[in-house]
Amino acid sequence: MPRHKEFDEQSALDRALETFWSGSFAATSTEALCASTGLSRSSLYNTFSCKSDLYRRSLQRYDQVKAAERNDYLDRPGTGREVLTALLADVLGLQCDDPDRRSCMAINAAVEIGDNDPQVAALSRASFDGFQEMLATLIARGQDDGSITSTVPAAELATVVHTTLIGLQVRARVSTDPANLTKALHTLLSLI
Amino acid sequence: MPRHKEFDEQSALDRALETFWSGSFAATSTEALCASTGLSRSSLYNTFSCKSDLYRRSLQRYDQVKAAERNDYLDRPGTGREVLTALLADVLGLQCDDPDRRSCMAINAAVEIGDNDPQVAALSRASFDGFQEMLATLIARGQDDGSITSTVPAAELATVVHTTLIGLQVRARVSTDPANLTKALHTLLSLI
DNA sequence: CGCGTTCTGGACAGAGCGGTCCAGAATGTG
DNA sequence: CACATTCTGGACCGCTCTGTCCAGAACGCG
Repeated sequence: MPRHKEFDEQSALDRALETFWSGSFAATSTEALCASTGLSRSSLYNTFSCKSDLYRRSLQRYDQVKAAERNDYLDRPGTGREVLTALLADVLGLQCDDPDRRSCMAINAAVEIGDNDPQVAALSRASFDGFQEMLATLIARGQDDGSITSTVPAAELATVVHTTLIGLQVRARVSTDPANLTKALHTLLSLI
Repeated sequence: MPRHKEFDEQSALDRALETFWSGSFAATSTEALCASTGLSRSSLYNTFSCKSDLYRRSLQRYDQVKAAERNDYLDRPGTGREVLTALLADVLGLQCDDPDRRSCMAINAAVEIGDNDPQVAALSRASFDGFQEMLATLIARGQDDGSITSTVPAAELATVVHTTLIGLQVRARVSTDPANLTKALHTLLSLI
């Protein structure tokens, strides 16, 4: 067997993901990817065939990481409403604390690329659906323990909550007053 | 006085706006702008100093046009709820019928550019705020005529409704089943 | 050790980008 | 008509982009 790679593919992917996430697909140059991963062009192209492939893999990895993070909330103690409130506040809070307040990468991908690359669209969609399902589980728990209204099926509430969370992240990108966004979140929660 | 311009600046701007709206800022080349407006590079740069300036003016014009369109709904007959329902359904319906299902240009700008260009951020923000205020007016009307709940101030409901509408437009970019989005809209309306 | 395979750095190619420039065409005024 | 002024087409510039290529370094195996 010959020479081994001098870098760890997974951690290179993580760095690339960060870079794509901070910018857009179009605005991220391959040179920037080389710089952030520490790889030379040869190694980059040898490992991840092309820029769009690397982007797709980054998006996939993004969802993997984020799904694991949010699923942790399912094991938290408290009523469904309490945990839901904490999760939503954390998602929004994280973004507002972020220096460039970048929104969820799946949102970026959906808006920038949409269906121009069907694979990217499918990944965004999958990420959205995954989050929404997780929310439905949490909301169902809230309905069971009586902390969330049962007049509407959990799945439908989850769609609304998730969709609003997307909207909040978009608004956070340009908002001058993040407190307003938190308030919107609590208004929504007061409705369910 | 000397030679006159051979084109109408306003309609050139409208074409440029269409072009920027269909793509992103980064993915729209000046050549594409020349093609869609029918101007040569000289005329384009002579009239709109640079690409980013043209983008900002396009975004401003976009909001102008859209604001006028949506304000028409304020004069429609019917309860606040009825008009609100029609407006939201139309916004979402228009997007889903659009061949590339492009979301509101202010959303695109917020996500792609955010605060990297503070002027663009301000324009997106203004567009969001304008829409939200209009929704607040409509919702207040619904509260007056009893078709919308009065347990929450109109302004707060408007924030939630508007934010959800943004989320819906983002999801529409990659959704395979637009009916789900309409359903989410009705779930939201059933909550207020 | 020497061979075969793989990885790596950097040069390179070809295309497209945003933006400038200038010669000449068009037009209103005296 | 002649002039001053503005607009227009297209060539052009310098830069950056993605992706390729190759010579040589690194390494495992026999």
